Amino acid sequence: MTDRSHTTFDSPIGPLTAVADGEALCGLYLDGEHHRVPDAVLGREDRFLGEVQAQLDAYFDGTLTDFGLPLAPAGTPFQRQVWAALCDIAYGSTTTYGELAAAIGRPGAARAVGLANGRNPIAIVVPCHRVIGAGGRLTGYAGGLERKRWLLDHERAQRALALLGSRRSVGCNSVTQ
Amino acid sequence: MTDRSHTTFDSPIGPLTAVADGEALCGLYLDGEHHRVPDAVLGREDRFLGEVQAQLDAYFDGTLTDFGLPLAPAGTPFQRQVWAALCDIAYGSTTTYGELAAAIGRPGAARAVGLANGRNPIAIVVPCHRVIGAGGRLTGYAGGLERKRWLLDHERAQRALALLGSRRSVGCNSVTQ
DNA sequence: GCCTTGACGTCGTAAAACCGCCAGCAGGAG
DNA sequence: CTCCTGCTGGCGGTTTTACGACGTCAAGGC
Repeated sequence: MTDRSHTTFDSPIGPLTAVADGEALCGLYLDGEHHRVPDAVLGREDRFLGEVQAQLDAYFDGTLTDFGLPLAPAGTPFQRQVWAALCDIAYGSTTTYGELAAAIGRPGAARAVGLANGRNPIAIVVPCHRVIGAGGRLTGYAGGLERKRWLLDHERAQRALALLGSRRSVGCNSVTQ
Repeated sequence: MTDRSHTTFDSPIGPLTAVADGEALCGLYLDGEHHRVPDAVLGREDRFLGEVQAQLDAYFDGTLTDFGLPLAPAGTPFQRQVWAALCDIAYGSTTTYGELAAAIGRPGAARAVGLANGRNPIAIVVPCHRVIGAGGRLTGYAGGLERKRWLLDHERAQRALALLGSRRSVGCNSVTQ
């Protein structure tokens, strides 16, 4: 465990807690998520976390569709594979658990993908909310189905407005470790 | 699975079944052992198995104390480590589960060593019978405590006789794979 | 037809169960 | 006193079991 820092700020869907491990984001938790936040968290402020908050603010404003942040989520090889695949789902679109399973070369592991999805430590930035059931139902979200619906509605609305103005994209996330 | 062959022959402690995988011994089972013999076993005779039987006959005669056979036991890394350590226990002597655990650098894993010991697929040649409890009790043997006692008595007796004549040693086993 | 239900099959994880142990005690027999 | 017996708690790798943020198929109800 290297040095950790964290910060909490507000958003349209409630307080967000961002956890950084050195110079990479390793956690972003919604309010009420029963995820256990990594222990040994220090209260120290951090310039990097300021950038995280800025991009999230822009995301909620609708002026940013693709995050550009170094990520360092901790998990099993399978989980990291799933989380990496999540980052390939375009803003405003959705896919299904089964398709995601097939995308990483394990057709039939749809249910396991669901599990890994539920353990995603970096909400929003790693867009696990863009995965829905094959029947079109939302089926689950660690932060509550309400917020999942809100995020999807938000992205669809912003994409519809995109025909009018230009959007800013910082670029792709880079997953380290 | 490459081609397998097996043979069964008699011994002072009952029938023995030897299983070869190519040119290496991968199993030697006593009668009544509830080990599951590797499946897909062919009945084909084999020159190598003849050598196995010859060395075992010599062992029971007391004219051979150290086997020289290529071994290929299948197991987890930890198990293979334990089985390799077993081969270092001298003929006629014993050690304890705890000492064995310490010998492979895991003091405290005595119980796990006991488990691995119980899964030894190559009886006699990999001398799991030379491991006893710290209190001196025999505590367990896949082929039955009777046979364990017999083997230890046999080795002690032969070692006592060794002062009179010479013994033949083919050399150390070589563990492949 | 169309939608809702429920029964499997599926797969990676996490937790629990399993023991071929061992050290530390508490009693009882000599 | 010493020696032995039997229990207790902790140990650690492996195996088994249970658990879902799924998906398909078949069977009813409307």
